[in-house]
Amino acid sequence: MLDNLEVELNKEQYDAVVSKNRSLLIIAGAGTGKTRVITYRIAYLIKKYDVRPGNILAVTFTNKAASEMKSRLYSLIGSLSTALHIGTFHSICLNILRTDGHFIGVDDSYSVIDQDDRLVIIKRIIKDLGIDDKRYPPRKYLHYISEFKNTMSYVNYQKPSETILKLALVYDRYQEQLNSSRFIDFDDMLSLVVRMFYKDSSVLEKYQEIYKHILVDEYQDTNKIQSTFLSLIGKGNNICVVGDDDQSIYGWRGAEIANILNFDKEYEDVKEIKLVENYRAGQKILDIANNVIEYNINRRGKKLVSAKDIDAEIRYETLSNEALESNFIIEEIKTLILKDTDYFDIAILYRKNSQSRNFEISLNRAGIKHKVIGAISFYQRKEVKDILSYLRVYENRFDILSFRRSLKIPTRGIGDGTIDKVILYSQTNGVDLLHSLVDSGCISKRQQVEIDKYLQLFIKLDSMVSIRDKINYIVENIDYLLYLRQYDDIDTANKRVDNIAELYSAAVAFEESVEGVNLRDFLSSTSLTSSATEEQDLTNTVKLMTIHASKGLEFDTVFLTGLEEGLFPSSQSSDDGDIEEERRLCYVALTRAKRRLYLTSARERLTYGKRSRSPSSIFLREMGMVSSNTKSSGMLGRSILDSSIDKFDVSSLSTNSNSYISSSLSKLDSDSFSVADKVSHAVFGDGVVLSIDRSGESEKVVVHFKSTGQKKILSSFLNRR
DNA sequence: CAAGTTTACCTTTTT
DNA sequence: GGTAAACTTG
Repeated sequence: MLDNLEVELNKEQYDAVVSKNRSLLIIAGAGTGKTRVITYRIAYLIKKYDVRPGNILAVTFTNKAASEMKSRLYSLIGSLSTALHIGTFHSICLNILRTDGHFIGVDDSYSVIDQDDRLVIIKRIIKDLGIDDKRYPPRKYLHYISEFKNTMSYVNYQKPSETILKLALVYDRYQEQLNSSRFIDFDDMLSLVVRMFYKDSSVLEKYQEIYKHILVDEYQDTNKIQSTFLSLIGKGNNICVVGDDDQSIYGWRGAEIANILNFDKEYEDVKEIKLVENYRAGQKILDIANNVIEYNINRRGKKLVSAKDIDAEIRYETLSNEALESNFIIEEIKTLILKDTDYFDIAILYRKNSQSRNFEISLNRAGIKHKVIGAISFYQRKEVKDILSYLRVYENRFDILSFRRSLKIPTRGIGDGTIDKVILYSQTNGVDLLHSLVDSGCISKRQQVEIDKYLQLFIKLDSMVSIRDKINYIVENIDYLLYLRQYDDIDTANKRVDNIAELYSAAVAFEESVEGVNLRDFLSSTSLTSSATEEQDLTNTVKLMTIHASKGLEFDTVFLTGLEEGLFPSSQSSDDGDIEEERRLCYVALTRAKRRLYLTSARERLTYGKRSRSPSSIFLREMGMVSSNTKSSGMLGRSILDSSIDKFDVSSLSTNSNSYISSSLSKLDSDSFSVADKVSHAVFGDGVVLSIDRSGESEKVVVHFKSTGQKKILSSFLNRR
């Protein structure tokens, strides 16, 4: 396959794959075969230039992109690909820190704090300092601290200047908290590695020796620290960066577009290659994307040209309100599905996560299989964090946040007052939290029994080798399913139990995928990834996601929704003058579509509590979809009378639906089993019902058995006990 | 002092 | 329409 490159690739792609320049800048427009170029180049380096796979580092921004690259390379070069270093900036840096962090006093017992927990810490500090959280919201502090940690000042051990009230003080306390709980945050993963590289050149040299060839995806999204990291290990080595200034959508996270604009000044022997031939979409779609992005001033400038002779369809509809918008979309989807019964590839895109709700409701009602991607990350769900908190305390006995959480869930007669005292004892005496529970003398006689049980749990965990057993044991020991049933209604309890089961599967998958895994690696992975299961098969599933999450993906049919002023472009952004980034976001959204692109807006929308009207998005005018003087319906689209949708009978949706029935729709009958029921089986013995599957003809139940763990069983074989 | 109940606040976008 | 902090009760 590498022998036929001239045929398989266009001229620019070919040049990019075989170039011998030490530094290579590839400007790759949307859909121009960027991933193909990177993977082929890696394969080419190995096969033709005899580069050892272990000397190649490929960096991506998302886990999705990393795993995609891994699998593509596996199909290109087979098992050779396993020696490649492929990962996100964060996972690569965390690995470096785990291996060599002791050079800067970060030993491998440090755990990663997640965003929610950071907020908890900041809120507490702000309260302690008596800062008015109305005028100075905690999020602001988080943002400034994060911003500061992405500067060289932090790398050089300095402190932030007082941008907002008492920022330096808040920062100090935040760092203290992190240190005493042995935490690093997301920014530390990168900054501390850079700090280490400056402090100890021998460590840096070690990695310069390993990473002889560096390839970076989405280079336009790199921030100062990331580009510093790259230049440190990349100087004198070979570096190839791929990016598109028009798709830079992470400016709010510190991405510096200057990195890609100044690449030729930073590196030596630079060659620049531009890819503009688009293999994804019909020209019609590319035209309106080109139209929009041309309104941006701050860009290098390029125009996408379609290489495919696809007859693309574009349609714009404006509806009275958000409910009708979603009804319209679902109706369209139903006709599309009927047309392409064997295979369909549909995505609904929106500016912010909260917009997904309406679509979920309508899709559920219509019985169309769908999946919301990335809304709340799996590992941030309450039930998952509850169980993980025990594992975290087990692993890091200074983790006060998980300590507090695990002590309070389930309730054991120990509250914040007592816990505060124990934590204080731990921090003043440097004793770990579990020992402090015993030593501090804060536990009353009445509480002692429960505390003993709590401590016993951790002793018992010691005797278990696998992560899955530990999870099982925790769930059972604290009677978590009962806890869920007690506090949640049956539907949410069901969902939560499902998630616990998924957590268990994630542990199993993790233990199977890596050799010699330990709990710490598993816990790190929960901090670094947002979903539990690896890429599942989403064929014939309608995908719902934010535009940000859609970057790098492509779909046959795309619904770009909520095209209204204030929503998209977002009012937050345009106030800050970031309209250009919003426009790039729009460009990203439009270029996801291959054959069909639907644009929708609602004249009126319910935003938490209030109904408000907004005019259609300026982007529609920039695309050329709407004339600039009126808010008319689309010129390419067929106008639908809103009233015809108003009269639409929703009950008919559920009856005439096809075979794509969502299993989550199952309702609970009184004579069947429910979640958390105690059951027994002739062979497997006693167990607890984890979830119920009524999608098939007969009811199947996932049961956790004391003897053999999880099994899916026909409910007719089970008895109540 | 812990558990249960009500109110307030919320919203960009993500590793 | 969901969750976390504030408030009230036991």
